[in-house]
Amino acid sequence: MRTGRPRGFCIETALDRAMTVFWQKGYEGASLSDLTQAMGINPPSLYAAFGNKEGLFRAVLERYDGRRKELMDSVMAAPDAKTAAQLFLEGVAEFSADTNGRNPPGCLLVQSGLSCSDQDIPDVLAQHRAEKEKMLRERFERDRKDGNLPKSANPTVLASYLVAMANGMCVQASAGASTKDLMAVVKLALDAWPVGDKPAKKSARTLQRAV
Amino acid sequence: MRTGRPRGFCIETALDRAMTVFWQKGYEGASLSDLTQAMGINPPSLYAAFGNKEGLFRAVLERYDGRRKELMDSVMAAPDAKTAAQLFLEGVAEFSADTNGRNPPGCLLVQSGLSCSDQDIPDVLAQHRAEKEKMLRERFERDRKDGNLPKSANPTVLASYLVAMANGMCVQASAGASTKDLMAVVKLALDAWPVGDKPAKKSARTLQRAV
DNA sequence: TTTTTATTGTATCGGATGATACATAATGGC
DNA sequence: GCCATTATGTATCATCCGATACAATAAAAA
Repeated sequence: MRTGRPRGFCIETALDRAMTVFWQKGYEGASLSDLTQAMGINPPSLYAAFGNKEGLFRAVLERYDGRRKELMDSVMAAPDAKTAAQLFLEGVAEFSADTNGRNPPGCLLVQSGLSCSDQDIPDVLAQHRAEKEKMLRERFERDRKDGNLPKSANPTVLASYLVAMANGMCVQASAGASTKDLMAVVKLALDAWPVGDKPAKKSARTLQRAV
Repeated sequence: MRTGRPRGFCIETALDRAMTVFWQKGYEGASLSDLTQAMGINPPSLYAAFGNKEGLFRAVLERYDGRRKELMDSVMAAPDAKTAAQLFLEGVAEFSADTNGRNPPGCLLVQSGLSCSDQDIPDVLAQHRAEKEKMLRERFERDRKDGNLPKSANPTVLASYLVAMANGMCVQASAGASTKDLMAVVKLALDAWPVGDKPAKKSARTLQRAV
């Protein structure tokens, strides 16, 4: 077993509380006092566990990804590309406007620091967002290869479109849009989804190119 | 004429320079030293002209709106709703990825402070974004009344969709997406646009509901 | 027990932050 | 010329920032 005095607080709980602070105030707006107070610990405990403020933030982002894993899993497991797109956007509409717990509306990866005094913060956020876009792109590439997407469709553009839509919805959620509002947008957004070009799925829509 | 010593700097130029700083570092990341240095003035001049940091920021936002006026004017003057949507999204793809001058990519209204220690900042940004959404909504309401949009289309949702799309594209632009990347997304996004339901415009697409 | 290792609470560090006091400078009005 | 008014430059304010020094504490290892 590990030697030394055992840690007196739960890392996961502390990260959850730090997440709320970063989410509400942004990376730079969240002061060390805000964070330690919310986490219920003193500065040395924070620095011992996470190195510094940026280290804590990165740990929070990892945990945030964990919270979104369930949604991404269901998206990746969807039977076809359009269902995947629908699950993705509806999931975003759901959680981004949901203030169930103490988390603010919106998405941590969008609103905690697109612009910052320290450029590392926008960069790491962009990496996390890009990771999700990559998952979608690779899934759509497989779909296209398997004939579940028209050959005319461009997986890169489709993934970019969905992520842009999702991020935009998060911006609106942060300003007060409801899940219902966002669901209406999602429904419209899915009308752009490419169908036809393959006999796999029949649709009332005519042929159209995706890109 | 106004009495007293004349101002020794140009308000517009100073606002442009402050805009760059807020854009790059965000509201909280932009320090007074950053701002005064970029603006080429001393703190007392800044406070005399704008009241405080938030006052300067609000003035910058007004000027930012002015920069976008040309685009919004062309959108409002477009001959039909779909052209308006296209001009809007293409304009956003254009300017948000364009680093022509010293401005960072993206949109000031999105990246300068979605989350902040002072909630007034996210609020005022949301107001500015909502203003543009309102312009689109009112235009589409007129279009629908005039028969340039199907009766089944929902102007509120259409405006919300476009703004979400635009904001999402700005997020991607801030992370390095090119105008070309965004144009491909725009093309796809416009496939969701409702047509038919009225004989005004003929289209190869079949009837579909917008909401 | 003694040693080693790690975490804790208290108290505080140097520096940056947003904002001003104050004297000086430059204009119009009289 | 003189005054009222406004802007400017220098210097500085109190406060908050992120981050630590240090001694005490609590566990495993010897």
